[in-house]
Amino acid sequence: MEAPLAQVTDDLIKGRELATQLQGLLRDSPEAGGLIVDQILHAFSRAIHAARAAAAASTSERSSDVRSEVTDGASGGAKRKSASAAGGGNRRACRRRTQQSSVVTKSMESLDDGQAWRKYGQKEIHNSKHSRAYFRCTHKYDQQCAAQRQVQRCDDDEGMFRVTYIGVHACRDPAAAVAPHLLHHLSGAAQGLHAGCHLISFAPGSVATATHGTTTSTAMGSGLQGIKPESGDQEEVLSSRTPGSSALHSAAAAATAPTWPDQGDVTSTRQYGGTVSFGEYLDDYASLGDLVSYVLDH
DNA sequence: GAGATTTGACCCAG
DNA sequence: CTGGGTCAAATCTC
Repeated sequence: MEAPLAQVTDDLIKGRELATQLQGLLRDSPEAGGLIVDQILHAFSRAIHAARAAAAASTSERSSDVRSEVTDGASGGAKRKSASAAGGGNRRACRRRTQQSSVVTKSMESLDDGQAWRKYGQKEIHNSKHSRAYFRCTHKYDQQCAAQRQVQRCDDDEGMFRVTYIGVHACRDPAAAVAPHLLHHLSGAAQGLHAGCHLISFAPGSVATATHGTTTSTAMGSGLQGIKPESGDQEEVLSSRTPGSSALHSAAAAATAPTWPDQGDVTSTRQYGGTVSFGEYLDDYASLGDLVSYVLDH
C-alpha cells in the first residue's frame, strides 16, 4: 500500500504542477495547453488507479474530519449485509439500501450544487438537532441515474450543511451532470472512458454561476461521454429540463421556502450553462486541488 | 394535470 | 429492539 500511495502522491503533485503550468499557458497559447492537458489527465488517471489499489489494500484510514472526506463505497457509510432479504417476499418492491459505489461527504454553506435533486425523504436523526433530508437525482428513473445525496445541517455550525453524495450521476442532463463530469473528465476521459470508474461527484460547492458563451464542446463532450451511457444512448444531448418545469420550478420553490433550506433546494437550480469554457474548466480543477492537497497532507 | 414535497409507515442492518 | 434509509399516498405548487 505504500507503493501505490507514493505513486498517488507523485502523480498528484505532478498533476498540480502541470495544472499550474497550463493555467499560465492558456493565457498565451491555448494550443500548447492541449499537451499539458493530456499529461495532467494521464497523471490523474494513474493517481486514481493507484489510489484505488491503496484503498483496496487498506481498510481503515479515515481522518477525523477535514473539509471533505472521500470514501470508497465498500467501506463508506453503508451498512450492508448479505442482502438475502429479498427472500422475504416481494413486500414492497424490495426495499433495500442502495449499494454505494462512492461516497463523498462535504461541509457546505450552500446546498446549491448545480444539480437537479429530488427530495424523497426526511428523518429525524438520533443525537442530532436537525433532521436529515434525502435526495435522489431527478433523473433516477428516466435515465437510471443512481446519484443520491443526504443533507443535514451541522449541529455545531448552523450555517453549514453536511452534504453526503452517494453514487455518481449517470444521467446526461447537463444540468445534473456538469459537476460530476468534471471528475469524469479527469479520470473517465483519461482512462478511455471505461466503465466502472466510481468517480465521485465532486460538486463544486462554492462554484459561482458559471455561464459563458465560449463553446468548448470538446471538453463538454468528453465529459458527457464520460458519464456512463445507459439507455437511449446517443440521442441529442438532451435537455430534459423542459422550460418551466422542474428546475425553474424548483428554483422558485427555493426562493419561496425560507424555512430549512432543504425544502428549497430539493431540486436545485442549475447553474452551469450548456457549455463551459476551458477557463472555467480550470477553475474546477482548482476545486480538485482541495482533494489533491488533502491527499498530499495525509 | 404533471411533477415536486411532505410525512408516516415499512423495512433492513447492527 | 432501535436507528436510519426508502417507499408511496396525500398534498402542494405551478
